[in-house]
Amino acid sequence: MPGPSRIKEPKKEIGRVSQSDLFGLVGYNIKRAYMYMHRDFRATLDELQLTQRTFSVLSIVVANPEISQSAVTAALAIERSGTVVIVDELEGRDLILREKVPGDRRAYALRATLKGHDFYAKALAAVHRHEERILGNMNSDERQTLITLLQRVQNEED
Amino acid sequence: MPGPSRIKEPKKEIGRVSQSDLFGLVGYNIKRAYMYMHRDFRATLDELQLTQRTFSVLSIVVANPEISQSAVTAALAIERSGTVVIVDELEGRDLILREKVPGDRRAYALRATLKGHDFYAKALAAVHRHEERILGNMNSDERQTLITLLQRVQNEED
DNA sequence: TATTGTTATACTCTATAACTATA
DNA sequence: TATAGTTATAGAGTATAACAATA
Repeated sequence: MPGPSRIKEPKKEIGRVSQSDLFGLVGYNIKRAYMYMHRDFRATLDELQLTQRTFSVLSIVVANPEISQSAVTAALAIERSGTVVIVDELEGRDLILREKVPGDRRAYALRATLKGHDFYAKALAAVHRHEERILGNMNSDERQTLITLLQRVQNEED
Repeated sequence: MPGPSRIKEPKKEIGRVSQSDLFGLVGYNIKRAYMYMHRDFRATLDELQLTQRTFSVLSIVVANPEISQSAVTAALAIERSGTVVIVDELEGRDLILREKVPGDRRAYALRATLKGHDFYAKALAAVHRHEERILGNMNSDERQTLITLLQRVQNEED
């Protein structure tokens, strides 16, 4: 018999670990991709003083004038309490405004200001550059496949 | 001419907003899928008092005995400072332990305890049930495609 | 009773910087 | 000079509960 086998155990290279159930889990891979993109996304919108949340809400409001905070909440699948804070900030920066709704004194109708529209256009362009930077090695079909599969994650009812 | 057109503008259904550039962005779809899965993941590991981070580190240590904290850090693409805290917690719960490394007095060799191995097996089973629950409508090929595409997000060098 | 918006709090996770002790 | 580990702090993002005003 020869000495200790060098085949049985895969070489343990420091910093090159590839063993673990993690890497076979869909959830973990989603997390890794999210963190990776999020890092660049933040750097991208940093100079515009926008975060993921403020960008998302601004995007929804720009595309859906007169939308209520509740509807924004539902569209983004976040919490009402979070929406309030984000709308506060965007309103404070004159990017969107709250209008009274004639029919319902509880609700606000949100609307992007002219400044908000301009600002959003700039931000969106930066985000598109960001996506191009990160996903440059993926063609349109592959990106669409990825999006479709990701959306199915949220729709248990097939 | 009839009254105000009902065709020109898509109906704005409160809570059914589907307009916005967001939904065409890969990054946003990754985020949504991540949040959705993360919510269920947390609920899944709540009774075992494990978080995503503690589960991940435990998984790496179980699969790579004698691994250093630096190598864990690199394997998970997190920060050294985060690793310390997580290892502290796992060690405090007797799930892993820090051993002195003969050759390098700076480094620790991490190893899962027997209790840690048992505990991890239980946790992994719960995580697999979680993935099955969320991804039940996706077959093996689709899951693998999703994982492959997600991993390409992190590898700009194609 | 239910819904809209609000406030406050806590927790998870990440980012950053400064520090020590070794190498 | 670089690396392994540590500590502290701040920030983004989310979750939760309780509340007032209105429907």
